[in-house]
Amino acid sequence: MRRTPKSAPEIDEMVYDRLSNALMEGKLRAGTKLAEHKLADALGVSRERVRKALHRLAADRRIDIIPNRGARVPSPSAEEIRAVYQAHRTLEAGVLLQLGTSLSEAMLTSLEQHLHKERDAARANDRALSVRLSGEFHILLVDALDNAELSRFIRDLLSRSSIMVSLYEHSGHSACGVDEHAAIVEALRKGDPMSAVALSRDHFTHVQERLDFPAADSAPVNFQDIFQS
Amino acid sequence: MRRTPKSAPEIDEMVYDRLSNALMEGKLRAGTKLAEHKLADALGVSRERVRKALHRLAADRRIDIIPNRGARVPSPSAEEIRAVYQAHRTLEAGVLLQLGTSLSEAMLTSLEQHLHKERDAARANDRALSVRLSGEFHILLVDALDNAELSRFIRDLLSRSSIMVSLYEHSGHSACGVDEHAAIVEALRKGDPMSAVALSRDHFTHVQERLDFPAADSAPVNFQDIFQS
DNA sequence: AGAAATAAAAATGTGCACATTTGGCCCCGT
DNA sequence: ACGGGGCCAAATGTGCACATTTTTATTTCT
Repeated sequence: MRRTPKSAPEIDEMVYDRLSNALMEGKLRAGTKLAEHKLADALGVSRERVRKALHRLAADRRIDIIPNRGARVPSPSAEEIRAVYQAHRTLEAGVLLQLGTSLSEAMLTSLEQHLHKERDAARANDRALSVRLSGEFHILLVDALDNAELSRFIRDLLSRSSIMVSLYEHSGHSACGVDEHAAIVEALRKGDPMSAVALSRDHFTHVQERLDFPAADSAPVNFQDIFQS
Repeated sequence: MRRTPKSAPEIDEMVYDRLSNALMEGKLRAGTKLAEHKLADALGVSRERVRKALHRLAADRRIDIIPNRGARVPSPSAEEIRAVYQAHRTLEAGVLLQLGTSLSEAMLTSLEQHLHKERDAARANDRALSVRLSGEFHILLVDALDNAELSRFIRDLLSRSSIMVSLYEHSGHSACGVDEHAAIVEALRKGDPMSAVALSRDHFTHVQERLDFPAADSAPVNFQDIFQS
């Protein structure tokens, strides 16, 4: 009998969640080897449970698994990172265009309430909260369309960009600019989706600029790995 | 020793591909139970290989797996189908908008060549080919952006809508209209992305109309809907 | 000493036996 | 006849031992 006699599916969920959170919070550096046995020890579960969770994360494209060579936290190239943001930019353009014809008053006020929270976090200089709220803003936008597929795509992109910001969060990294978010909502309220799209484009350009910068020094080569031991 | 001594990863791929193709081609009716042992016999592989492939397909959301109760070909509700097409519509709007600013001459001619193929297939009344080319048109569009993430999303949506057309392909189902595809390309050539977006919207509306129709008789009985207080 | 070959150690992958859960069936009681 | 419970067969899920592959360490030869 276990100390905590949880059912198997619950253990699966726990293992997946703990790994997922560790990735999301950037506690696992890019390139880190995720050895099955070591993780099993660390999490106090059997190797098979870890195995399952790792393959699940690989299916989500949140880690890399090379057959017979194990799992690693990905070290995306600058180009791959650009592609993720580019995809988000393109998708959000479609979303905003669609929202132009179907955005309720309730959604608008909900978005504006969120902007308040973002501003509060920015004023309080709570960086972790700012980053989280910043992501949630884009989720709010797509969720307004009430389309499970689109929401999934955006969440997918965000979960992966979280690894990237942790990779490149050198100088400050002040998350998304709150004012730019506000401008998008304002354009939506005015019933001007084309402006919203343009503002969103600019917004992503700024975010990308902040990330493109340090690409040179943090590239694929991971010295930590090369010179270990 | 096996008759075909393939390596394990090759077997995995084969099992996955054969199941994937069967789904794509509509050879597995919606609601069909995918029992591990029976599939293993049918494919001449061990149950574990089938198991792996099924879980992979479930991660792709192409089949449904309920814990302890096995895998089934999904029977999407009319609402879920609508959501998939709606997502494609929204995503393609973003894609076309983006293409407006970055579509090379080479891409345009490539698209026009594809239209020729579609017209030939339509003239030849080759329905299967028409359906395939019709899907490929939308893939060509997104691939023009050269963004792996977006391409993946579109392919994801298409692979799932294939199940849906097989579910609802009652009367004729003449795939996408070639003329509507042509109109989109024409608008792109004219450098008028907004028209392209509008035409794409209309196009998806037509496709959806053709599918929404028969929803009544083939939809799985959803007691939630029927007996909701 | 350096490089190639080789052996040992460690990590991943797989098959199988067994545990657990589910679903059908029969029987029984009201 | 209908509904409920319990039993049995079948299907899914899991742990473990073993096979295979990779990686590291060592030896050997030039």
